[in-house]
Order: sequence, then C-alpha cells, then structure tokens
Amino acid sequence: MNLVLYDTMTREKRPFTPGDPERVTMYVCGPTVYNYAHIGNARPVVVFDLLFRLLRRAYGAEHVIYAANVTDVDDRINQKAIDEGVAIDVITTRYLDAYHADMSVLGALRPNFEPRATETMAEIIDMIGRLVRNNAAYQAEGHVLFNVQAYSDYGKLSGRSMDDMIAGARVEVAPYKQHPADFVLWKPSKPGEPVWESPFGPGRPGWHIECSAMIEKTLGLPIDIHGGGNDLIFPHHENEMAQGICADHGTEYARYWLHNGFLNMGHEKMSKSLGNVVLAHDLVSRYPGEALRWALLASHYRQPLAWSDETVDQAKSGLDRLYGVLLRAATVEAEPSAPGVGFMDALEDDLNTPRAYAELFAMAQQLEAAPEEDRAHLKGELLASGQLIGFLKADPESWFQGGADPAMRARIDALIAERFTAREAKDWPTADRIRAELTAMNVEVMDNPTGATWRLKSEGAGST
RNA sequence: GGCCUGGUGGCGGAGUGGUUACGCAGCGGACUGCAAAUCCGCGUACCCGAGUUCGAUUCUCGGCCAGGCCUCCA
Repeated sequence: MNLVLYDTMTREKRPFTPGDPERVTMYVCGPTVYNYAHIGNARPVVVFDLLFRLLRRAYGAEHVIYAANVTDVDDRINQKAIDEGVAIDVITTRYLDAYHADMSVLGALRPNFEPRATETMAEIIDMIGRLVRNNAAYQAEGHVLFNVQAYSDYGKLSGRSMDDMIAGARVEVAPYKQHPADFVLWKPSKPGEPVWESPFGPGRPGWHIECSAMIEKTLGLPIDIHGGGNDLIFPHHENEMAQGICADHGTEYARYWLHNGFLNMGHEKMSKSLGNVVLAHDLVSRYPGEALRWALLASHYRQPLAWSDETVDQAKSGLDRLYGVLLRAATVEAEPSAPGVGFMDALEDDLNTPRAYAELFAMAQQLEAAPEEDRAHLKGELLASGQLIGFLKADPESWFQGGADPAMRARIDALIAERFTAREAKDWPTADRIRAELTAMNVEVMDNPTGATWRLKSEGAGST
C-alpha cells in the first residue's frame, strides 16, 4: 500500500510508515458521554473508521490496534448527574450505549480498545507522579500543573509561539500558575463531584492527562497515528504531547497527527448556544446509516462540511444509483475480487473519498454497460470497493423496499398484479388509477414486459 | 489582537500551470400506451486586482468575503 497522509505536525502529505508493521497503532479522541452524539461528533468516528479499515487491509486486521477513549469524568457529566439526581455511571452508561448503537448504524467498526478515564486512574496518577519527578509539573493549592517551560517544543504542533499564547490569552490566569500557559493535570473535586485519592491530595484528573495515560496504557508510546477534530489541536493535543514526552518518552509521541475539518450547519458551527445541534441519534432513525455515512465522507475529511437535509438527500440519491445498478445485476453472481485500482489510489492519497466515489460511479457505469461475460468480475469489484469503506452492504431490493412492512408489501403486490391485468387488457385508465394509488403510498412503479418492480421513493427533505 | 483554513457551475464536491472530474438537480432525444428506471447528448464555474509565465482556476503578493482556534468542544 502506498498510503500518504497529511500530517498536521509537518503540514504536508507524507508516505505512511508505521514504527512496526506487525503492530500499527492508532488513537482517536472519543466521546465525552454526557449526551447523545451529534452528527459533528460522528465525522471523526467515520473518518478514522475509514482509515482503520484501510490499515487493516494493508497490514492485516490482527496487526492494527485502534483505541478510542471514553471520557467519563467531566464537568458536564457531573452536572447532568446532579440535575437528574443519579450517579454519574447512570449517565455515562446510558449515553455510551446510545453512542455505540448510533455509530454502529453509521458503519463504524468498534475500536480494539475503548479505555475509560475512570478505569485508568492508577495510570493517570502514576504519569502525573513522573511529570512531577521530572520537574515538568508542580503542585500549587491542591492542583498539579504542567510546566510548559519544561518542554521546549511546546506549541510546535499548533504552530504557536509562547509569546503568541500570552498575547492571545483571553482568560484570566489563575494566580498559582507559574506560566500563563500552564495547564491542570490534577485538581480538587468540588463538593458532590467524584473524587479519587492521590499523592497530590484528593481530586480528579484534568482532561488532557487522561488521553496521554490511556495511550500509554493501551497502545504504548510513541503511537503511529493520532487523530481527532481540528479543534483539538490546541490545546488538547499540544498538551497531550507535552505530557507524554516529558513523562519519560523520548522525543516522539505520535508519528502522524491527523485532524478532520469541522461539520457546520450552513455557515455556522454546530453548537448548543446557536440551537442548531443535529443529533446522530435522531438522524439514524430518519435515514439509512449508509446514506449518513456517505454524506459524512462526501467531502474530503480535512475540508469543512456544510450539513443539511439536502446533504443527506443527495447522498441517498447517489447510493440509489449504485444500488440501482446492483439491482439490475441481481442475477449476476459476483466474482470474488479486490477493490478497484483507481479506487484504492484515491483512498491512499490522504483518504480522498470524493475521488473514490467517482471511481465507484465509474465501476457502476461499466457494470451496467458490460457484456454478460464481464459482469461477474465487475460486480465483484464494485462490491469489494464499496464494502471496504462501509457501503453496498444491503441487499439491493431491501435497500429500495426495506421501508415497507409486510402488510404494505402485500398491498403493493396486490395492486401491481391488478395493474398488470389492466395493462394486459390495455385498460390504461385503470392502470393509471392504480399507479396513482401507489404513488400516493410513496411507491414508484417500474414496468417491464413481464410485470413490474417497485421501490419506495425517498422521504425527501423537510421532515426535520 | 495573535495563529490558521478556505473562497470552483443551480446544489454537493475533486483536481490541475495549457486537456474530462464525479454526483445530485435541470434540459433535449431514444425507450414506454403514458410514465419510471436505463441509455445517448447538452448546458452554466474556477471571489477581485496586480505580478511571474508563451499560457493561471492552479504559483506569488495585495484586497475583499466566509469560517475555525486562542476557554469546554469532533
């Protein structure tokens, strides 16, 4: 495989070479489970799932280890637990279960590890201890703070100088900080919040240290690929790296840093304060998972993605086209095949999914037009390509008819039979009346010489 | 204020120093009892200005516009 990835650290595309091809490691910052995931949260999940699939294909599934953390200690979780008057694990279990279900609908494979902050406490405390011992951290007023001046490359990932950070500081600096950019590793818990004992006093960990400790525990440092949304570059990933390196890990934390662009609602960021949050949890009940996944991968992962119902409708239409080709090739037995060469080239070029989609359409077009003897191979190639990245898994007929329950199905079949009789008798008014009836049921009829097939029409936009 | 992205046809969205993206939608034709699906064909684009160049949508500079990060955030 000639995989090339854009590395945030070097700001250029670089050929991907793992430290050990027998053990390729990837870590992605996962959810904080205090609410249902919104569709923006789902973008990195799907993007890095795609990369996970490519790596597994290239190095063998057993040689790729993917970890995504679950942050289950957090102010928002605490607040929710207090609001509902329940223990925090009631909150975290509820939303983690929903998260797993929703991401599964989007076709995301489960990572090998999903470490939880609460289950990594010993390692977090141990890592903080090492940072203190190395003079990369200090204690002050019940806190343990990371000393950014101990790490000369601080700011390298995000491209900021220490001066920039001071100049750009918009928040009041806590008086106990030695440097304005110093950040919390351990802090006292507020009343009512969960608390853990530690050599630095009772309290709870800061957010950044969780990830460093979980990577150290589940994958070992350095890792090959670290991913996340581009809003995490600073401060989260910058801080993670500083911690990891200063906690006895030489000079390298992650060989490749990958960051996905944001999903926006129109021109605005999705946010609670703007009231434009769209939950993945709601979308999965309105659209097929593959259509949502297609929409999420329809633009390059580093580009911003403007989300709307139309985005999904267009995605659905594109998939309809591919499934339509497969439906017409239903009697062709697919020959086992590798994904198309051009298709793989596109994906290996920094996950160029738009180009990969174009290849998919080209393969479909070829299959549609090919002489009978070539179709088995072409169908196999199309399926192998699509399925590699999580598409074309459905039976074509159920893709188009899946929304119909058995009763509706029986009714449709009866109407079509009735209409066929009318057509045989050239009774066009009756045939048209029946078709109008089917149309009213959202059913589209496609006549052929021996009868008719049908499909459910797309629901269309505007149902939000 | 500091740092950083991006501005491509009606919409989504790649890519390239000189040639086709691709998809959705639209239009014309074939097919059809009429349709749908399919097939064939068509259209409209590269924010503005200057520079480099034989030639720029693509490189450089400036401008305008939009968005992000600097505080929790995918």
